[in-house]
This record gives sequence, C-alpha cells and structure tokens, in this order.
Amino acid sequence: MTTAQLYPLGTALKRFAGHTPRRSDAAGVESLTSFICRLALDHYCAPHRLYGALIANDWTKRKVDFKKIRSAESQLINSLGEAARSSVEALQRESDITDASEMTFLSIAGLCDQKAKHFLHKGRHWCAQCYMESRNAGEPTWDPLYWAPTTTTICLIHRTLLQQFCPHCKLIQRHLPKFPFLDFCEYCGCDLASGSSTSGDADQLDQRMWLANGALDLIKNRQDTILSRENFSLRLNEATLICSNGVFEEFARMTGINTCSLRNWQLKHAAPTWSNFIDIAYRLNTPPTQLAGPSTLIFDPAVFNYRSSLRLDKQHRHLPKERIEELRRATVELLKAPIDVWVFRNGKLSSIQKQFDISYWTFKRHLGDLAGQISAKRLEASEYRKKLTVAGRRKRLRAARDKLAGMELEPSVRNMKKSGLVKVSDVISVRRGKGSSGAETS
DNA sequence: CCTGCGAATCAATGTAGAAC
DNA sequence: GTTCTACATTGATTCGCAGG
Repeated sequence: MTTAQLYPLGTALKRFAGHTPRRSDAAGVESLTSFICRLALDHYCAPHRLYGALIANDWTKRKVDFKKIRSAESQLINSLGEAARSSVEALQRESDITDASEMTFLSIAGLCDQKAKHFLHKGRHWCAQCYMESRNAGEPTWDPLYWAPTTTTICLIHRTLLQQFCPHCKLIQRHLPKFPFLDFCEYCGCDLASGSSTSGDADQLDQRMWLANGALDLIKNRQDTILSRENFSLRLNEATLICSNGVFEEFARMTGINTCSLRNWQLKHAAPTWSNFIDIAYRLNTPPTQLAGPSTLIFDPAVFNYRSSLRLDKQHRHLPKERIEELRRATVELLKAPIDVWVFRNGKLSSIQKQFDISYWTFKRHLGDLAGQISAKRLEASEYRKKLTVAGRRKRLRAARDKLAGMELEPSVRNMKKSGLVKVSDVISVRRGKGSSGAETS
C-alpha cells in the first residue's frame, strides 16, 4: 500500500481570511471539522496537520504545551468540551471569523453532560446525494453540523439514511480525514457521493426526521435562547405538575421515561446525556430549544409520543433485556391467573421479585405500565376475600341455628357461642366507627 | 494507529422511612 | 400493606493520556 503525506507550501502559518462557514436554510451551518477541511485544501495540507498547526500557532510542532487530539477523535472538535473550546479560540485568533463557536455544540455546554457521552458520531456520517448536489453546483462539499449528533441518522433534505461506511472498502471515515476532500474515501479513494442511499423503516421515518429536525432547530436558534440544565429541570417539574399533579411515578409511567433518571435530573442536578435529552423532547413533543429554555411551556399530554421506537442510548445497565422480558412474561402470566391464586396465595408477586432477585422498585421501574393492572387485581382479590368472609360467616350462623333448632334451643347469642360452630366475632358486634353493623341476625 | 488504564460522571439499583 | 420520595451506592461509558 502506498502512503502519501501532504505538507504545507510555506513554513509560516497563513492567516485565514476571506473564509466564511457554509450554511443553508435547509441544513443549517457547517461543522467546524468540515470548515477546517476546506482551510486545509486552501493550504494544500492534511486537515489534521492544519488543525495541529492552528492550535499550536506553529507548523513546526515546537510548542509542546498545546492540547492536540487524536485524528480518530476528531469529532470532539465539533462537540461541547475543551477540544471544541480551544479550537474555536485558535480559529478566532488566527482568522477574521468572530464567531467560530456556531460551528460547534458549545452552546449546549451548560445543558448536557461535559463528558458528552453518546453525543456525536465517532465516524463521519454523510448524505451521498447532498455531496453530489454540491459537486454538480461546482461548490466544495461540506458537512452540516446537524449530521454530527448520534441522534441524527437521516438527511432532512432527501429523507434517506446517512451513510457511515465507504461503499467499496467498508471503512469508517474520520471527521478530519487524511486528505482534505470529504467526498472521497480517505483509504481507497472511492467516490462517496455516488453511494446508493437507502431509506429506513417507514415507521421510524417520522421519529428520525423529528430527531434530526430537533438538532437542526437547536443549531439554528442557538443565539436566541441559552439552554441550561436548571431550566431543563424546571420544565420537567412543570410537565410533571401539569400532566400528573406532580407525581413523578405517574409522569414517568405516562411518558416512558425512567423514574430514577427523572429524579437524578430533578434533584441531583445531574446533566442528561444528549440522547436522553432529545428523547424526552421527542416523547413530550416539545422542541428541544424550549424544553431547556427559560420560559414556561404548556405541555399537552394529548400530543405526546408515548412510544419511542428507536433505541437511542446504549443500556447502561444491569438487568439484561432477556431477563426483563422473562420478568414481564411471568408477571403477565400471573395477571391472567384466576382470582383464586391472588386471593389465597398473596405472596406470589413478591415471590417473582425474589425469583428474579430484584427489589420492589426495580420491579416497578421496569413494569410500571402493568402497575395499574396489578393494583386492580389486588383490589379485586381483596373484595373477593371480603365476600368470602361474609359468605363464610353466614354459613356458620346457619349451621349453628340449624343445630340449635334441632336441640329446640333459642338461637340467642349465648347459645350460638355454646354451639361451638360460630366464631365469637360472628355474633359479637365489632366495635368500629359509626355505621358499623353488629352480628348477622337474619 | 492501537491498546490499556485511571478519573470522571451519568444511569440505574437498593434501602430507609414517611404518608396514606 | 401499598405507594412514593430521598439518598447512598454500584455499574457503564467516555475522555485523555501514556506507551508500544
């Protein structure tokens, strides 16, 4: 395999003037890595080389104290952390661009977690048709910023799934590739603009479009609203108040959001991951810019998206999916069981919890949607039990009365007790509050 | 360019205890 | 006895660096 390396023409870093970020109404602004690629083309050098020189303000790598990232982690330049901040500062220092942060997600640094877990695609995602259209128009290809988050899987213009592998060598493309051309594979040189585009599942199309739109909306409106986790927490509290009278559990059940995550965000001021944040925005059918914005929102449970069909965040946790399915099957089975099982074997639900070795709350957190049915079944069982008690008491009284009649004795309380066929509570009125009835006499 | 490791931190679990 | 909240703790994932 041949390797090639590009070196800049001069030794001095050119000052970058006359460049402005690409943008369009339909796709928003360009990402910072895409912009650096074009600057690299202007300097005839590799994008990552230019990035290093830009950060250090030096082509020769003499300055050792600059923070440089690995080229395989170049998505960080578009993110919301330290790498993005230093890149923006360097670019503003070395060029006539005054607001480079619009090409990154720094505007939501106060909202999402600083580690930016599950935030940006590690490998570059692109739409072949968009690339082809730019090329046909005689413009350099560019990556809109809204393609970067992991929640964006679709091109808003062509409604086709974004691509992430070279169609020829199947390799992942980096955000800062080896060569300053975004539309050619950095390993085999294959034309990425000519790849065939596919549209995903029809039932997921709306959700994919919603999520991509959410990201674009956020990028476009970054100047107008400052998003913060405090606001996010406040908005969640408001939604809880409006939809379920402030009961977290019920709100969580309604929307399918995990109760404990909800509480972590509201009480501990934990920052949500981006994918969780936009998932909640989707479920509440609220633009993300407003869900973490400063003004009060009116939430309408009638338009909620209760079911999210895309798995956004990787499971952090503990109970494997199959185990939860098993748990659910066992519970549904029990719910279908005849009422006798519930009346005479009360320990059944807790025995399921014991069998799966989980607490009451883990059980509820996973099977919250069945909680209503379980409560109803419990109520039904207790009613049934009450009826059984009444019927039993009647039966005992009748037997005692028959016995006394056979012995030609008065069915008085004293004789009834003597017969040994009734319980004391059957004939002595239990002292309760007002309205209580005494012994059964009819 | 790859791998391993520790720090950091969000997500999820279990437990105590209060309200009803 | 059931349901709910608060909180400590455990688990998972990512970052960022060092070294090969």
